[in-house]
This record gives sequence, structure tokens and C-alpha cells, in this order.
Amino acid sequence: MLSNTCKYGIRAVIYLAVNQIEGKKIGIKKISEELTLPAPFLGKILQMLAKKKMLASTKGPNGGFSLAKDAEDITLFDIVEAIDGTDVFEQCMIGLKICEDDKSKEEKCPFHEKSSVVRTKFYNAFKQQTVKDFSTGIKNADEILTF
Amino acid sequence: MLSNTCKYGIRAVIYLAVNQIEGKKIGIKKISEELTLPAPFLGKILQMLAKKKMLASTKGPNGGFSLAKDAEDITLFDIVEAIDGTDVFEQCMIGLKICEDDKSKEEKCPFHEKSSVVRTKFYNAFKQQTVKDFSTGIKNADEILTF
DNA sequence: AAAATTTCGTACAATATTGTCTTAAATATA
DNA sequence: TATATTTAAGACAATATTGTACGAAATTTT
Ligand code: FES
Ligand code: FES
Repeated sequence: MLSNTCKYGIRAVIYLAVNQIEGKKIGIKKISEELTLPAPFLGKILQMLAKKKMLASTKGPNGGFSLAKDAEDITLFDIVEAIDGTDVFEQCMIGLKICEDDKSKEEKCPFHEKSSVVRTKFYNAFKQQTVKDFSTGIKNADEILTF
Repeated sequence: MLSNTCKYGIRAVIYLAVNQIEGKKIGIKKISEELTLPAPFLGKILQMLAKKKMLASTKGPNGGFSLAKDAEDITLFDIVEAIDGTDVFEQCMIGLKICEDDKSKEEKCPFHEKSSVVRTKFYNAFKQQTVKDFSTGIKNADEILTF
């Protein structure tokens, strides 16, 4: 479904939203320990997101990462788009030829209608769910975010 | 979403259903040429499906593969299960900790309800769609199955 | 029975994904 | 200014996925 890289990114961004303190940054080491995932790899992922202006980073002591915008303005879709791209929302789920909704019905496969309904719901779920939904909804973040 | 291996498998099984002739087999070479995918790799995939009794195979001249049961008794789910396994239908879409529906609501994440609705629809779509639906619904199989 | 065809099974190879390491750059503190 | 800390960047390494090659086994045709 989503790559591990992307899942790590999602967990990290949620972690930042849940634990953010106005004006402070959180370091890679801290995040990677809490989420029990490899620090250097996490670094790369967060760098990606920083480049896309979803996160802000500062170097040096007390440096680290923080959300670059309001948690309510970051959706799951945004994170997936930044890391895995949008293929998962667009491509044919079963790998058949062109799977586009704007084709005449004759050209579509028998699975097409059901398939596109599911894919739309999938897309909407990711587009609607903001990071803020997690930070307000999660009490025991550790239980949910860690492994 | 699904592995390439699995998508190849789905296309091949649909191809077999569309082109099957009572009592005849279709060879790997023929299938791989029509679907423009690597013959040796396709062989492996079809062997997997043969082992799971979804396909029947015979060696020698005029040998090849055929469906081992009625097309209406093979669902997309069955093919995915045989090749990729059922993780895609069961695991948390965003990689959070245990994502099981039978937990008390307090333990679930804020995305859980939406997520499991989508996943159920995804599951149902694959579980309901049979290979026969494709063989009856596809007129121009080449256009849809090939690249 | 011999030869030809085609799957089966395993081992091998290429590529993509995932993960690690090292050095440089930036920032804070002493 | 010097030192410690921490991200940035890119090279490197391990693993998983995808793809190939080849000999063996089975079946048909000659
Ligand atoms: S071509 Fe993708 S579902 Fe029809
Ligand atoms: S834990 Fe998977 S959606 Fe809630």
C-alpha cells in the first residue's frame, strides 16, 4: 500500500504534532528513540519533508524539526504525496491498462466502477484527515505510534 | 498497493479466463507475448498459482496452463491472497500500531473508523469480483490487458 | 524408442528499496 | 573565538523485490 518510508514519515509528523511546543524543535535522536526507528533513515525522510516546506528545521544545539504549518493544514494525503507520490491514489489497483475515469464506458474494464468508488473513498479519507485530528484525538500517543 | 508480481498474476489469470477453450492449455510463451511481460517470471507466478490449485498445468507439447476451477469461483481476492498474501487487506494503512477492529474504542487512533470503512470496501470489492466478471465483460481484451 | 516441446525447480543476477556512515554546514554556548 | 551539538548531503551497504538462466521432468509427436 504505502512504502515503509512513507509510513515512518506519517508517524514522525504525527509525533511532531502531538509533542510540539511553541517555538521549540525536536531532534532526530529523540524522535527515532520514541518511535523505535533508525535515526539516520528518519533524518532523510524528515529532510525530504523539510524541503517541501512541510517541516522546519534548525541545526545546532537545541535544533531539530517542527511543523512548518498548522497541524490542521497538513493532511495524510500531503505526507503521502511528498514521500511516495500520488500514484497509489491514481493508478489502477490491479495493474490493468489505462484506468482513467474520463473514458467512454466501452473502454473500461468490468471492475472499473467498483474500483474507482473504492479509490475515491481511499483518496477522500487521506485528503480529509489532518495531522491535527491526530494530535487532538490521541491521548496515549506512545501506545499508538510506537512498536 | 499490490506488488507487480501480483498484478502480473491477475492479468494472466484474466487472460486465461478470457481465452480459455474447453480442454486446452495455453503456454507461457503465448501468454507472455500477449501481455508483454517476461516469460520466465510469468512462469514462476503461474507455478505459484498452480501449486495453490487455482491453475492446472501440463508439461510437454501443447502443454501450458488453464484455470483449475470455474472462472466464477476465482475472485481477485483469491489471486492476491495466493501471491501477496492478505496483509494489504488487514494491516494498518498508515503503519500505526495494532490496527484491529475488535479493540475498545479508547485504544484506537482517530483515523480508525474512516480507515476501516475504506479497507472493508476495498476488501469487499476484491472478494466480490470474480474472474468470470472479466471474461464476460471484456470484449477487447487486448486493449485492456496489454501495455 | 527417440526427439521435440514445454512446464518445474532451483540457482543466479539486476534493480529498487531500505538502512548506515561520514563529512560538512549551521547554530548555540562557553 | 573555540567547542559542542545537531541537521544536511551524499556516498556506501544490506535487504527485498523483480527478473533471468539452465538443467530436469513430463508429455506428445515422429
Ligand atoms: S482498468 Fe483499472 S479497474 Fe478497470
Ligand atoms: S491504527 Fe490503523 S487506522 Fe488507526
